[in-house]
Amino acid sequence: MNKQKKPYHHGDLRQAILDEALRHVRKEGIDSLSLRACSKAVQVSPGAAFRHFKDKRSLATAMAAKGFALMAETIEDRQAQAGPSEMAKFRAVGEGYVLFALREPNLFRLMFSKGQIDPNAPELREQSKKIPMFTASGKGNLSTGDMLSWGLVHGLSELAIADHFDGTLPEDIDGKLDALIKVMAAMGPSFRALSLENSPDAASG
Amino acid sequence: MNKQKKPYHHGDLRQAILDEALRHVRKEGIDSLSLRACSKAVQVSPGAAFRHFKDKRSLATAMAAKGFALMAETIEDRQAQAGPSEMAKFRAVGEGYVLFALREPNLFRLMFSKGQIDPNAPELREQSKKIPMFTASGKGNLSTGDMLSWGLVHGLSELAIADHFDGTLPEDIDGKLDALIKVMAAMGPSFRALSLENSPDAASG
DNA sequence: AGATTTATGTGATCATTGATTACTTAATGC
DNA sequence: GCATTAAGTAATCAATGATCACATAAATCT
Repeated sequence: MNKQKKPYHHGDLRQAILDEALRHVRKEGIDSLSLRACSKAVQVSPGAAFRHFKDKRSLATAMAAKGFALMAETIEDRQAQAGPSEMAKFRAVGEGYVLFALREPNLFRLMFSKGQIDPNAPELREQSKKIPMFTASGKGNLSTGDMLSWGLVHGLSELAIADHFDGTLPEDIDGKLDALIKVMAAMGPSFRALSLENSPDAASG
Repeated sequence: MNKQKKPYHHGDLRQAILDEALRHVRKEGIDSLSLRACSKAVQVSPGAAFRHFKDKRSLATAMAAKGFALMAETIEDRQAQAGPSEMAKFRAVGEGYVLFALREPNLFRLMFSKGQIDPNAPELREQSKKIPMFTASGKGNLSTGDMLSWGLVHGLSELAIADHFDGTLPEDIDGKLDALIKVMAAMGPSFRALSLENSPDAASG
């Protein structure tokens, strides 16, 4: 029969735990996440996870890093579909940002939570700097226009996620967003460069 | 001498626990909040808090409600200091909103958290509707302009709190915010009414 | 190959926490 | 005064994050 004896070593337990934790967080949110339940789901003893993650915070940080990687993908996809104009590419950043938040609300909240993750973890910084806003912020390069546009897309994301918009966000917002973006684009020097100079070279691969 | 025997009944334990919990949350955040520690701080047995709060979530909801009340005060103060023009009053709403978030980051996050509070609790709704944005939202009255302006102030608040702005938010943002608000004000019908029709009658008392 | 060292998982155990229950004590109403 | 109800206590439970000594397998060295 196919009752193959379970080997003592798992193979890649770190990844398995991370995947299981991500699966849970994406569906249920991080509040109900338990390291023990994760270990159990991967058929491993309760304390095994601690061999690979110093503590819960460390696991949460790894998940947030993955979240930024996924968000970067969403943005890149959106940029790939966008027109060639600078403005179109810039808009694609904001659209990808909000789109990701709507698709992965639990991950999104975790990525911007305080206390639950370690904002200085190298793996986290490495992934988050794939997001144009973080690139500029990391360089101490945030113009007022950057802050306004980032604030706008971030706030729309959070409020939509928190159900304060009755789910009507993605529909009718398009035209007026255009006008708004034009104003913003006229505001700060590094504003329009946001999606260009620092955009991940998704097109060059 | 002044060792007066502690009476069996506390007087107003519910309020005492709530105050202690608020004190902790404002300083440390909700993640490290323990009902037992609260009870201990108020010199009462571990389970006493459950007489007044069904569970932790219920206590968190009460704290969030208090948060909205405080936010409403901040906004009213700001409006009282503002000029008489509609635009000035409207701006005061946004400024008060962000100001409160910067002063009480932990409360602010709790108020907009999901899962940790019960968004339908009557006491919460009663307080949150003192905030103009929630009044409009509750009426199903949110124009696109409302959403954009709310999104902007909310996002700026969250990002500033999460330390993505290097603490440079309140300084140079003033002039450009003006221009932005003008555009927004031209956008949606209920947009300008936001701070007027529904503004708490702080001036009339 | 055989021995040694290192990485990885186990099982037991701890302290803390949210929550419940049976019981005690005081306040309130008749 | 007496019954009823509100409010606090002590004991207890199950779940959790975390740590430790130990077991097991893999990698490395000779």
